[in-house]
Amino acid sequence: MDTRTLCLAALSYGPASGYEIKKMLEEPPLSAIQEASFGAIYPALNKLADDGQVVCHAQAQDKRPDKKVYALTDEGYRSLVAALEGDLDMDRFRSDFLLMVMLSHHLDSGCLSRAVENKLAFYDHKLEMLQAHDLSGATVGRRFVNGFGQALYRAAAEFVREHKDELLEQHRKDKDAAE
Amino acid sequence: MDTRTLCLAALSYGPASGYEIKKMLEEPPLSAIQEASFGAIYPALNKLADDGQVVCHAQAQDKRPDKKVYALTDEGYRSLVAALEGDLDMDRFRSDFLLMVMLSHHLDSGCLSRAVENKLAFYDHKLEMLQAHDLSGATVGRRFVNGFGQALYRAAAEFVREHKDELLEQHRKDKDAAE
DNA sequence: CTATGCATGTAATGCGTTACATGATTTG
DNA sequence: CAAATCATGTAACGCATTACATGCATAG
Repeated sequence: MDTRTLCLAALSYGPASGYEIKKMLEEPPLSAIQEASFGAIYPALNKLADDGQVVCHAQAQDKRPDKKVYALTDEGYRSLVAALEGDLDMDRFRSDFLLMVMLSHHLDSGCLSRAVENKLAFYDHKLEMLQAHDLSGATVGRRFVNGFGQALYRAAAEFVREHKDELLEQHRKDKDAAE
Repeated sequence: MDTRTLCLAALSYGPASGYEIKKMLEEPPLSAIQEASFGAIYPALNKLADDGQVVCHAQAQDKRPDKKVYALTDEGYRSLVAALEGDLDMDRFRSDFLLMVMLSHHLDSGCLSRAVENKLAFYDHKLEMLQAHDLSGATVGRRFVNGFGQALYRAAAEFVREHKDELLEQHRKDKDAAE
């Protein structure tokens, strides 16, 4: 999804500022499936406002920039629904870590084992975040997404935990044999 | 990974043309974790050649454009290893489908159930591709990546299969209650 | 006869990351 | 005293998608 649609999606839960939209994307369950940076969000909100898909109310704050709270218009809502009903991009999983593992015969064992431990900690952390997230009062959809995220990260962590020793041992053997 | 590094990675398995690199990225196990389009690959290879990281041998072919076979130079190899040893991007999973599910209370049941069945077929298909892939003679790393991909897609398919009825039933109930 | 595979490339256009710029308040 | 949180934005730059352009061979 492009950043504009992502902003509309966030605003469907109620009015929010760009800063708050960023936070929503950083916490579960959205954090498991989408992301956007400030540099993408602020221009997206401006364009959305120009197009009449959101309205902006500036709230004065002392000693800080005005907080600009955006809210969905009817047109924005329709455009969000149209985007969700239309053709969606395929799910995609991207992992530089696995590329590294695939080519690890060009690297030394220390580098590989460090990367493996890092990723394992990362997957565990992501899983914990999703598990810790409060779902009371959440819609079915939200629960589904949270559960899906958990299933994925659990599978990833489990796989690494079960196969890392084999990977590292074999890697060392191959390195030794190459000498 | 940027497309240049991806090309270097592909060429580490031996000389290949841009077209062949694209094919490598489309088949398991690379298809599970990376991707690049022609429009990204061809310019990347040209830049790599300018930088001396690959060399190009044009093979004349009748009735077709010359096939340009690229091969890694020592410099290209070192640059690949450096990229793999350096800071890697975080793994990222992106799913417009799950965003749609999360916001499915704005959509009708038909749309949701169609999307769910589509995705399920998609995950099953990806899993089959990985399972069908011949790993004889593959390195440990390659096996690991293939197994990891299988674990992920299996988890995704299983989760959807176990929870889709609950999702759809609850969705219909909520819709009915809203009237 | 139509689509797919082989084979390369360019150009427009959009998109997004990254870094920069500013600055008060609160927490450790 | 340093770092994080709150709060918004711009500008440069790279990157990649998409569509276009070309053209034969083969399979269905």
